[in-house]
Amino acid sequence: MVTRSRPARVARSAVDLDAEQRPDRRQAILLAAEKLFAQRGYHAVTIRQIADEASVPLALVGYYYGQKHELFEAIFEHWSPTIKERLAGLQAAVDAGGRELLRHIVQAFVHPVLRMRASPEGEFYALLVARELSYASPEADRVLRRHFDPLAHAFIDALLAALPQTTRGDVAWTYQFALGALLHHMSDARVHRLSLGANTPNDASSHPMLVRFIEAGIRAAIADAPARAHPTPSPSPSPTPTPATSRRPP
Amino acid sequence: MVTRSRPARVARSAVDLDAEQRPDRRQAILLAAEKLFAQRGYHAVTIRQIADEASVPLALVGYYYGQKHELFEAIFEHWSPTIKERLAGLQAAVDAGGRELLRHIVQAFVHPVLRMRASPEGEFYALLVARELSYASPEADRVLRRHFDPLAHAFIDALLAALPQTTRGDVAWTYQFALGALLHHMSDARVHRLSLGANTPNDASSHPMLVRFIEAGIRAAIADAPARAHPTPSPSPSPTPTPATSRRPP
DNA sequence: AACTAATTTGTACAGTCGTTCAATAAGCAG
DNA sequence: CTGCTTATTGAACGACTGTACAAATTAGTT
Repeated sequence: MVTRSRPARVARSAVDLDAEQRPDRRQAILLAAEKLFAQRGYHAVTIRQIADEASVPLALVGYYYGQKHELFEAIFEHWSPTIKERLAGLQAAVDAGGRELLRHIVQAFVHPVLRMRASPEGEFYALLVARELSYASPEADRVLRRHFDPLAHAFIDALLAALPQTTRGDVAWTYQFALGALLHHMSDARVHRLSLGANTPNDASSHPMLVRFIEAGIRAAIADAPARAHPTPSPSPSPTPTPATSRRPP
Repeated sequence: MVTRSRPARVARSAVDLDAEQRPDRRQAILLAAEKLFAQRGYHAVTIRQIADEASVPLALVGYYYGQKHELFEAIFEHWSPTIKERLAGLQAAVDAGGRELLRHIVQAFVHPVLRMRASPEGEFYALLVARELSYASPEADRVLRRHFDPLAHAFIDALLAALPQTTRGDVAWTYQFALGALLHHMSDARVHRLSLGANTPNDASSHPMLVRFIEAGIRAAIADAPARAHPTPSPSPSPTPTPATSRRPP
């Protein structure tokens, strides 16, 4: 089968111009996809369900976003400015550093995510990130590399500078521990049941506990590690720069 | 439509009898399903793919396990003895308690899972648990309540006893933080890239770091929490005792 | 007004999905 | 052997999937 020439589909101008006049059906589709993907997972959601949730006819989804995986990636493209904000927040934390540098870094790591999860706009996006990017699918991999790897490297660099006498490898371990705690907290709907009703899923009282958990966890995990001297944050102390033992091809 | 009477499908006797004679196609199906569900997710896997992976004809999958969600749940049923082992391990840690009680509890929490992840038999099951049970689907919910809630309550009880001057609610928070760190570590394939090649996904050197991370995290999260006096593990400090929790006895 | 481009819609295609069933083969007790 | 249960197989069903497209409508410009 020959892939036929596809019609328009870019179509930005008219939408951007008379925005907030007619209901923006383009964004309605994106929001519906975000919500359903987050709640049920990419493969469990059909394009028809997205169209229904957005109250648009089926064919309009393909008209604006093309293939299903392109719609999926458009969600992360739409939120990519928030990653720049997180990078800026990290830089501010590092600058304000001082004796509580590690705590500031952890707060710059945790707080924007918790705020997003609590907001009506970012609620489902946070869920989506927590749930859908753990698979080794080509879509998830592309999103991770394009949007989240730079952020992760920035945080690892900052941690490495804040914790002398450790290695990039050990810091990477603790970063992943911390990320796991944060992501699971995002999608946690079980804490209410497990606490016998004491806790509400995204209660603000848990936020300082999570910050303390991560900060102390990082410090303790690093502290007793065999002290390999690597105080410089130079980005190439590794034996294999990635492609070697990796099981997934690029 | 009338649900027609289904044929056999229980079919235990013959399989149990001449086990390890002919190749056990029943178990081959279960292992194939475990692997594919873990790697790609429940909805991304078709029964035909499972049949191919197990090298059996399509109809045999339905013959042994019925509907797709029943096959999914059969996986967790198959591994349910390991949960009893984890409960026993926790009990042993509590008994051996002493001044390092918390560390022993954390080790009883972490080590069996890491061991399972490293074994060829449990590799995919650990992945499956980490990835697939975060959705609010009816299948995931049933599996969580039936198999994992008792384990979670046992650990929360143990933590509550090991940490005086705290509440069940706060302990439940820290349990979920720890669970998040552990589960993310299970499915982590990104640490190799983020460490610039220094770390290998399930390297044993990360295990003591994870234990220290969790232990110190719990201690710090609890320590500075507003000390609400509730040293007794009585099960009713909550405003709403949750109508949904009725199914579980203790 | 006419004309072009962007948007919207109903409908259909080819393929895949989970599930079912009749038919056959194999194992085993009598 | 005969009878009975379990195991296995190929084929098919209807429902649903992602995707495409021509026609219809609307918006914007001349």
